[in-house]
Amino acid sequence: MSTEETPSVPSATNFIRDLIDADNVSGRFDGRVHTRFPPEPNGYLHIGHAKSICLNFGLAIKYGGQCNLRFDDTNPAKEDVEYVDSIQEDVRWLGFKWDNLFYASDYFETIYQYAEALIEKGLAYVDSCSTEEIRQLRGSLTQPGKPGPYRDRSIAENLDLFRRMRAGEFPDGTHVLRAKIDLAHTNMNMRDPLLYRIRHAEHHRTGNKWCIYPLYDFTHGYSDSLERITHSICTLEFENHRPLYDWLIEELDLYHPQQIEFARLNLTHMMMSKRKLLELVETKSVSGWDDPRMPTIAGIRRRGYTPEAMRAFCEEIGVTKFNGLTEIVVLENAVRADLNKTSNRVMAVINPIKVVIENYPDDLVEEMDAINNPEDPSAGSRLVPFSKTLYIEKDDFMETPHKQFFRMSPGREVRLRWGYLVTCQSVVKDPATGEVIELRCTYDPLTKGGNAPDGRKVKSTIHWVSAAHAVTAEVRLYDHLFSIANVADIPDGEDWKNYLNPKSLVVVPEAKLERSLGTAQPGYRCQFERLGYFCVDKDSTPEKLVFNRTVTLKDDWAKIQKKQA
RNA sequence: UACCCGAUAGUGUAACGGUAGCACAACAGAUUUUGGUUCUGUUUGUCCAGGUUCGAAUCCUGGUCGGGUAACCA
Repeated sequence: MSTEETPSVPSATNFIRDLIDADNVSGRFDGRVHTRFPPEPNGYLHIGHAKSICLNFGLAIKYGGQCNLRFDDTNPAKEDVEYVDSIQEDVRWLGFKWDNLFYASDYFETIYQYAEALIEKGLAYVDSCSTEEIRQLRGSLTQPGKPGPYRDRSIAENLDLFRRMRAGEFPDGTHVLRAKIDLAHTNMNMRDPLLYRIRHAEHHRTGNKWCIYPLYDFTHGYSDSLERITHSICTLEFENHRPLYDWLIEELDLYHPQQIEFARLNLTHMMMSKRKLLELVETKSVSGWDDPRMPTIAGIRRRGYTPEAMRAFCEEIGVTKFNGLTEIVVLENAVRADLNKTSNRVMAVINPIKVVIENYPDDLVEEMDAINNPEDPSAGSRLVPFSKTLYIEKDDFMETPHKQFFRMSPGREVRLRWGYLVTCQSVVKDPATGEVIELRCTYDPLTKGGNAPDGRKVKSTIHWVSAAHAVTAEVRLYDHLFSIANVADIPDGEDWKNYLNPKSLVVVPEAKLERSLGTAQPGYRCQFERLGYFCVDKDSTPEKLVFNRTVTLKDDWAKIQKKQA
């Protein structure tokens, strides 16, 4: 296992590592650790997959083992190369490099031979019942199933029919291959599970070579076995499949990996169902798989999240068998922690109100020195133009301030960051609406840079942009996709799309940015001081800049306001 | 009504028979040219009932609650 960005070795322990440690002590796998990440290429990867990727690749790094990327491509109807490509891009972006790239379809011939071997041992048979008949005979959760009329066909007949299935003699749905186990088994997965179905469909890799395709259970364990995987890690819903996984491998006396199940990731205000994410894309509820509101890796990448933050998050949430619900703030904190250290600060006014410094010379422009990142002295500083007419944030002014509001208000002195101490003297209102449309201020010429020689303090520092030098940009403010915390709480039968957050995207068409942002390129990340972390979207052009809000800064003032409301 | 799995602060996780910790959240304070960052402190927890043991979050039994399972999906 090697990586381009060399993710750090995971430090947190978990029950899977305990199991691996035990296997290493007993020598069960000769001290080898070989995992795999096995996505089906039928959609884009999401944050839940990121957890699995970090787990599987992380274990390989931790134990000096290997991790494969394997596409579980046994259902040609749903799969596509678009997804194969995006999955590889996403795994690479997360910082991991697979030791081997495999496809389950690589094993189709071998798996077919395994099927014949099972038939020859009397452990599989061709069933010619309809889907409905099979379903009826399988029984229910509380009722045992019953053998069907084709269950006791001879080995020779089964072999003949199966070979003719492969040869394409039968239409879809006429026959299936089933394991012969126990129709009355308490585990539904053991009630003669289906192994092969007929599908006259073109496969994205094998083309028209096959018209029968193995099902998941029949494919997955054998793929693990062929790759000599040691620990086959999957999510909880496959727990009931483990007896079948073991049975299929044991009956053919093959190399036997250990399947281990862990709880998938659930996040508040998020939804991880691939099927529903596809529905969001198809109904144009979002702009695409990489809409920055989507929980897809492509989406969060476009949103401005970093691979480092994602890995730190996956490390932090841990790995257990408890099906919990992680608060989305944990994710948001992970990206804040990373961006705080690495992002340059800039000033941007999203909701501008004009400020005129009455005693500032009309034509003077001063270049103010502004520190780029207080967390990183090596980031240096830049020059920001200051002039008579500025923009500040509307929210940073109150005509009649609340007692806990200590930003600009009439008569109160505040600091313009890296600029001067200024005092609001009067306001200009729209005569029609009464709305404050302009603030008239004075500045203290002795406070250039923001410090008063007499040592007097101000309670607030606010950001600003020189009107004449401002760069206009579109800013997209993103919020949670769902207004409901736990999407699992949405009642069955109710349209889950009713719970989408109508304010998950707010477009600000004309935000005012400081001059230095004029040349920012797509992918560039920075902090808009006091507002949040932003990045330049792929839609951005030199003529029309577009920024995405990755995440807001923590905001105690907003908390105070919320309490008062 | 069957089988499988799970349960530790509000949330997520550690403790592997020997002092219940950590992170996030919340609250209070300090620092601060970002109401950011950083730092300090506080509140809050072993699902219930029995049993084994000198000693149980941990082992056993029974219950309660939650999740999963009846695609020719994965």
